[in-house]
Amino acid sequence: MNERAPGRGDDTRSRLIEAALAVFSERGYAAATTRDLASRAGANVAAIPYHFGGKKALYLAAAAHVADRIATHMAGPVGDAMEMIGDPAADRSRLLAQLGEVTDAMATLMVGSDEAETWAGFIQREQAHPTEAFDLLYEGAMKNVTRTIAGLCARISGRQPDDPDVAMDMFGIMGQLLVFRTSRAAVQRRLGWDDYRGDRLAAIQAMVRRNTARLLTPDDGARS
Amino acid sequence: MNERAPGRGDDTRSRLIEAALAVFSERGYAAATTRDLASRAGANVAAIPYHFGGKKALYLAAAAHVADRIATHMAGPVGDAMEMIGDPAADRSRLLAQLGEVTDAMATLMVGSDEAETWAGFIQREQAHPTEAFDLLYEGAMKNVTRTIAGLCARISGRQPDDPDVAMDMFGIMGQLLVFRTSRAAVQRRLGWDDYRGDRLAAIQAMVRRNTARLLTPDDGARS
DNA sequence: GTCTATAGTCGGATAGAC
DNA sequence: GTCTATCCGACTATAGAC
Repeated sequence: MNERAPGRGDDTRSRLIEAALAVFSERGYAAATTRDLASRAGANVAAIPYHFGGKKALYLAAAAHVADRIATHMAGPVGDAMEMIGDPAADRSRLLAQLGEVTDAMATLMVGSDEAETWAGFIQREQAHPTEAFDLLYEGAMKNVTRTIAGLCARISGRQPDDPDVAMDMFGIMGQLLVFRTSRAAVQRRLGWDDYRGDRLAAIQAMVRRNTARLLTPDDGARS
Repeated sequence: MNERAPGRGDDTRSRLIEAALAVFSERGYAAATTRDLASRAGANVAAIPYHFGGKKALYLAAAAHVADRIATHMAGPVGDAMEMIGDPAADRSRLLAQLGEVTDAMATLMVGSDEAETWAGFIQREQAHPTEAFDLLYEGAMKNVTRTIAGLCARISGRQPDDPDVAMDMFGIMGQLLVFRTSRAAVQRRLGWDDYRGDRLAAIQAMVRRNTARLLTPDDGARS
């Protein structure tokens, strides 16, 4: 149970990736120092060039790790949804419920989890100024999730999956939950929420489910 | 028309702030170098300590500038909305239309404008890891805007302005438009949009208006 | 008010002992 | 596989000429 009892550097590599997520996320690539990275991993500075070849390669390894974490966490709901999209028998209410499963999982991971707290900044930087690392994130995780949500929206609203309006609805839905991460400090000021535990996460999930249903309901009867 | 014909340093100060927004936004505080800041402003490194006292003071000056830009841009729709909120005669459809004016203005500024391209990263970093600068942003601009949107939502849906559910709807509405900035690279991949000019901005505004109306309509008749 | 020169600190990467 | 020592470049801020 000692910090590095068995074999030493057996997992210096993974500790470095863990530290990289935290440090790069918090400070950004250029501002993160190899000394920070190493000391937070309980390792030596020279371990970075040794294990990864350099600071940049460690950054890419961290991106791949995030993509993997997202893909793993979303695999269940996304897989079920993919199946349902391919099933012509799936009706509107089942599709909508499955979309709720997907958004719930996404909210749990991206908004409510401790780990997202760690690497959210990582993703946000790559969204604003994509580097090679964004390829890893997008191809490894985001692509599947966005395609799944868009596919469900398309089926539910009777449009084509590649309709740009469907993509916009998809981003709108994701925006409603992601805003709680991207506008964290504003949420803190307005609602006094210091974290998204328990009830608060559930409230966000419920709001997204409710709004999603309304958003994908054709205007029948309601004039606006 | 020469880059600095009249009086030289007459506006070295404002050029430094302009440059600060771009550089801090792109690279973050720690990674931004005074050399970058100065050269992008066409000024000397020593001009920073001279005009502002140091790098940090320049950062705060840049934050104040952003707050001012947002407040100025939103002043019209927000002012009109404030008035309407106080007017008991304002009916649902007028309130909803005014909310559309506010979200349109916000989308124009935060998503569609060239300047937002410049300083969006600045705000995003402060949302994730607030410093003194966030106070300037929040008190100087965000507070009024969020309060206005929440106030309109409250009136439209017949709830109290300080109801947490109202705040959540407010964030949900803002999230739908902000996501186009915070998930910029994903939008580029999915929709192929390299910018938000013309039709695209209009499409985002229309989506937000449409969704806002649905979101604030009580479930009458529609079962879900 | 703006510049050059420089002081003092800290960055990433490498060499070589263990 | 991990460490210490060290090179060399880049950083912020200051001093002082103009």
